Amino acid sequence: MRSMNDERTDGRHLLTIGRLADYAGVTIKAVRVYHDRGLLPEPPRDSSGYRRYGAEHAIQLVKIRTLAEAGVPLARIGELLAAGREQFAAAIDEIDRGLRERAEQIRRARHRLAQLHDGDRLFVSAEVADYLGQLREIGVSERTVLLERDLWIMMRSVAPGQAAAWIAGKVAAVADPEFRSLYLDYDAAFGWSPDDPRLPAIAERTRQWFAAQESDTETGPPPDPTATRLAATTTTASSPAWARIAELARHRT
Amino acid sequence: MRSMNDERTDGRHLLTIGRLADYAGVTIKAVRVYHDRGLLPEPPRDSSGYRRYGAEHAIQLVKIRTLAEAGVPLARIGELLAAGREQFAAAIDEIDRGLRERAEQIRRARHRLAQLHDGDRLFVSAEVADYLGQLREIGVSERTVLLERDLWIMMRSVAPGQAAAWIAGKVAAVADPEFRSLYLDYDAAFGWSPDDPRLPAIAERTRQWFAAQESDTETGPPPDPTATRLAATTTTASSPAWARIAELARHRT
DNA sequence: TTGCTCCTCACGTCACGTGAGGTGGC
DNA sequence: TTGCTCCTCACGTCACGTGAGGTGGC
Repeated sequence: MRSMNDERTDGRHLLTIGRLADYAGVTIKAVRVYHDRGLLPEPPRDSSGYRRYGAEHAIQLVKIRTLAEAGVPLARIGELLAAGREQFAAAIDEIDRGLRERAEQIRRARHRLAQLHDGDRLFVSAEVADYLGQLREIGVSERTVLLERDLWIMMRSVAPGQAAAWIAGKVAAVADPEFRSLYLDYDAAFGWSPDDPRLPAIAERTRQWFAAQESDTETGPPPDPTATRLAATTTTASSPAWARIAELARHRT
Repeated sequence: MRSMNDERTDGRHLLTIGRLADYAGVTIKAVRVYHDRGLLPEPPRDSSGYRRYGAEHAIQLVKIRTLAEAGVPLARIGELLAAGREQFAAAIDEIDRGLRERAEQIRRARHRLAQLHDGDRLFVSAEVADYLGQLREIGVSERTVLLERDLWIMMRSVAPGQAAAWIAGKVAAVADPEFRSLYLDYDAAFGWSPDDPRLPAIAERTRQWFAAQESDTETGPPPDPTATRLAATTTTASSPAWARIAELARHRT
């Protein structure tokens, strides 16, 4: 029979590290780490060198785990366990705010994840996505829509303000039948030869449309030069016919 | 004036790594890591050795970020980006399940965090917490209630099944006026001398109460020996008077 | 000229995970 | 005796963060 003072059965420190870990739902390694960081005091050892824990360790370990699972770094947990009631309460409020924020981030992540299948909504602003949708609706080819999309992506990266201003103008323009008709002509002309006899007429309509626009709206601040160059070089580099139209429109003025 | 084939202004690869990173809301270091892991192709370099990105990189980077923020490990993201439509769709469902689970974990973490202030609910089962609450209500000292709490913690770690069976018995017993009266006497006797003349009467009532219990209930499976020893040694080690009562109750039978 | 951006190593961080090589308990 | 638990290093992992020491762009 064991003596009542046997370290292993005195009722105060009889839990092995495995039982303690199970109680709190953590790994043995985690418990050892908490010892190393000074969060959980080292318990006495039995004659085999095994750690033997008591209820006080189980309680402390559950506290540590509760904070760790709430996203508190171990170093901060050490500070908190040593802090006063008031500071502790304030910290809990702060930690809970962090958890609510995490929940909100997860909500957003789920939303974006669901959009991964849904075309371009993830890569461009809502306005641009709507604009691209309208282009598709009036029959613009997918090739040209994707060119537009990529242009808007680059534009927003290079000059976000200019991109926002321009997309507003585009959304307004697409309601204009002449703009839509002209856009479809550009789409059709994409693969034409630069010598195609139909190009001058498109250039002339383009000039007229821009002239009407300018008299309509007040002239705002000068457009961002990088964005302007980006738009010009993208279109001319994509289609020789488009490049020719631009050239004709410039020189015929 | 720049030639139209200048690598920096051809409209296809003009984003610096900083602009690209800003577009997707990530750090420059993250972009470089995605290159290292083969998730994002290395773009062309300009004459200074700077990476120059196009819209296709921005799109790919947003996809990578969307998955990474959904908790997908980078190695898995690489597989997914190379997978077919069907496998990808199945993976998205799986990832969304993971996000829902994370949200649930956060809900639980917030709940447990809020209980950190609320006494013992975090460390013991609901039944034990209710039992301890009742002890407090009938006037048992905090010292004894905490001894009980620690005993239940150890019990559950050592023999969860036995602990569950015993707490059910205790919850039933605390409704019995004689048990409550006897418990309060034990509480009062905690600090008495082992020679106190009032102890034999308590021992006798204890014997009678247990005898009544045994005739009431069928004898179940034999109790777990470790749990029994734990309960016995904890109480005797806490109070010499309690140890004496136990001794008297045993020898007087 | 000056601050800003970019470049490539290389090492640090956080909270453990995972052996390696050993001993004790049932 | 055998499988299980425990012990102590020590190195690995994951997704970057953080200099160090340098060059190019405006």
